[in-house]
Amino acid sequence: MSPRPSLSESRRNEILAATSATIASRGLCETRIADIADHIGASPALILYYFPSKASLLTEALVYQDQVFHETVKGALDRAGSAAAKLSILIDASCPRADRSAGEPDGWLLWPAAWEMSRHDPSLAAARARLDESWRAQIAAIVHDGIAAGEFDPVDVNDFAIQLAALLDGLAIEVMLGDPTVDADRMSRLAHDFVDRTLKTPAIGRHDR
Amino acid sequence: MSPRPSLSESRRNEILAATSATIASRGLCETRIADIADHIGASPALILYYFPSKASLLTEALVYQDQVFHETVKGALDRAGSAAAKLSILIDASCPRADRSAGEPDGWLLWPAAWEMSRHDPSLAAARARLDESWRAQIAAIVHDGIAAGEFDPVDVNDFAIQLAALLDGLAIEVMLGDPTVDADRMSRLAHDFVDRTLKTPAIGRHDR
DNA sequence: GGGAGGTCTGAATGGTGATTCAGCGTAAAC
DNA sequence: GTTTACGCTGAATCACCATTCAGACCTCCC
Repeated sequence: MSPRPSLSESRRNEILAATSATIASRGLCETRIADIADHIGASPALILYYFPSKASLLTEALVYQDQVFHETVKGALDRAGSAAAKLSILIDASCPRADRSAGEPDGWLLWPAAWEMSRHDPSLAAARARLDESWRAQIAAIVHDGIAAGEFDPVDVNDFAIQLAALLDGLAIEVMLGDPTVDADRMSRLAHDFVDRTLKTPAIGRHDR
Repeated sequence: MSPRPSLSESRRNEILAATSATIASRGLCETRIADIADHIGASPALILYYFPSKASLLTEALVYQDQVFHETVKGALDRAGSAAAKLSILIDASCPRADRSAGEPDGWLLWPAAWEMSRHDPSLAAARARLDESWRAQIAAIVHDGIAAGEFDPVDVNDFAIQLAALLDGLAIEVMLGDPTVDADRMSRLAHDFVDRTLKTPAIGRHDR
């Protein structure tokens, strides 16, 4: 994919990360090029040296952050054993926890911004749809394997993937916005409950965090 | 509540509706006061005559639109019979369908904007949390009645309410963004599937749209 | 040492858009 | 018929911010 991280390429990524961080902390509408530049101790002109316009920068940053999130999860999944354990990782990665992410901003902080922008930015919409599809495919594959291994009851894996992905998105919104009724722990519990109920995961193999 | 709709009060609502419509069509960040004014054929100064600032206008508009949505659904629910029928109404009201809403913009178009703004606007966050809580309470009450009437299997109604609300939010996002895998019909089917599975609704009483 | 190319910046530029304000029209009140 | 209050607007103001550009610095190569 990337032959060698050239200087300018790493600088680009640095800017994308700074942009993500700025959107996460100041909000999409309040993000100025100067804020992003401050974040990496550079001049505003530098940003426009690497990106043709603010709009394209925002778009690319949202895509970038989404990719980082997906790749991080993918990496964690490879280290897991059973299908149930993999679903557990997936769920916990989707729970907005304040403590995690000492350095980088969590991906889910940017989801509302990405959704809002996608409505009018076709290239972002396309990228987002692609990543979402692969996210669901990942869920579907895990469940498929779990069923094949006799770990889960048989279900329509595609329907299940859409449902779980949607459930996680919806729950993550509540948690992220600090809804007093739904914190990260309850989100995790409710998501696990859905999985266990639907797939009839035997309690014995369940991950209880 | 409202003793009589005074002139200035109805004008206020007109502006709030115009603001919602503008956010829905142009997006949160691209919404200018001039756009809103154009929408009702007035001058930009009028907007600031009724609202102290653009920020407070946006906040109030998002709250207003949310309230309208909830009240609309509440009205429809009162006309329904069984608990299952009520859940059906709730689900279908949450499905972003292009055809509905000839006049006013659909509430769900504004959800991402509301989520994005809530992150930095405490008053919007509080209003949103309150409305969300009442939305879930409505679901919980319906399910509670359904269980009492022997229509549903017993479950924890609060947990169920959070799950269904989250599932609907998550699915609505996909549909709204035009995800090719999830359209309004599939959303409705998947939400009904979750309800039926969880509450063991007998197929005989089910609404098949 | 001198050029060349790549990286970066300071200082304009220019447009945009929120906000202000002095006042216009009108209709009811006296 | 004059006053008053209200609903509204046109025309500034005023800041802010994306974008541009003319170079500075630095490093590598000849």
